[in-house]
Amino acid sequence: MKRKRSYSRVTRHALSIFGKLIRVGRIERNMTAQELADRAGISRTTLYNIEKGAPGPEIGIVFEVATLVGVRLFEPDSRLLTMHDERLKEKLTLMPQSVRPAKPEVDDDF
Amino acid sequence: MKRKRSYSRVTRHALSIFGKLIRVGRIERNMTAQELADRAGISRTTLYNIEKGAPGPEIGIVFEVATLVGVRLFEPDSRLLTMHDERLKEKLTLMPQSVRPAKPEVDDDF
DNA sequence: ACCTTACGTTCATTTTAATGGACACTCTTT
DNA sequence: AAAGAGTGTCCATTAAAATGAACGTAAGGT
Repeated sequence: MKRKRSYSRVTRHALSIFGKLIRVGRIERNMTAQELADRAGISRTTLYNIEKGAPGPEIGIVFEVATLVGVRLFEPDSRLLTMHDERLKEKLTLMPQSVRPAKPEVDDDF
Repeated sequence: MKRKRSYSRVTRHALSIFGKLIRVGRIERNMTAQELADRAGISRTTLYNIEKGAPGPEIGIVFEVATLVGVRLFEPDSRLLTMHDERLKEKLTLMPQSVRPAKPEVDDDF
C-alpha cells in the first residue's frame, strides 16, 4: 500500500528555508557539496535533497549538516529567525553558483 | 555493511530540545500521543521516537508534528530560542504524565 | 481503591531513504 | 574557448525508518 504523506504549507516552507540556510552556509564557507557531504558522512545525493528542502532526509543528518555549516537552531544569534525565504533566495542569487575548493584544513570540534 | 553514523554533541542536543518542545506542546494542548500521531498521519511509535529526540525520523514528519503542536521554527516569537534543555525537563516534570482526551474538535488549517 | 486508558518499549514486516554510479549541463579559471 | 570541476538529477541496489501489534506499567478520574 502506498504511504503517501501530506505536509502543511508551514512545514514545506520551513523545510525550504532550512535547506536554503544550509546552502548559504556552505557557500559562505566555500565548501563544495562533496566536501560537506564527506564531512557529514553522507552522499552528495542526500545533501542535494537536504538543500532542496525535501521532507525525506533524517532529521539527525540534516541537523548535523546544519551544524557543520554553522547554522544553529537553538542559539539566540541564530539567523533562523531573521531570514525569510525571499531574502534567502535573493542572497543565493548573489552568491557563486559553484564553489571552488581552496581550503587548507578545518577543525570539526563541537 | 553497517552504516553507523555519528552525531555531534550540538546535533544531539538540538534533537533533544526539539523533541521536548514537541512533547511540551502536545501536553499543553491536551493531546494524547495517539491523537497527535493520527493527526500527523504517523504511528505512535514514530512519535515516540521523535519526542525522544532520536536522529532517525524524517525531518518532514518531525516538522509537521512540530507545526501541529504550535512549535514554529521560523517565527520571531518562537520558544525555540529561549528554552534550554534543563528548563524543558523541569517544565515537563511539572506537567501531567499522561493526557486525558476531552476535546470536542480542532481545526487544522495552515 | 479500582478501572480505564495513556505511556514506554520491543519486535517482525513493510515501505522508504541513503547510496554510488552515471551523465548532461554550467560555472570559472586559464 | 577549452578544460576542469561543481552541480542538477536519475536510477538500481542496499540499509534503515515507519508501521502496527503486543504487553507491562502507571497515571488520573470517579
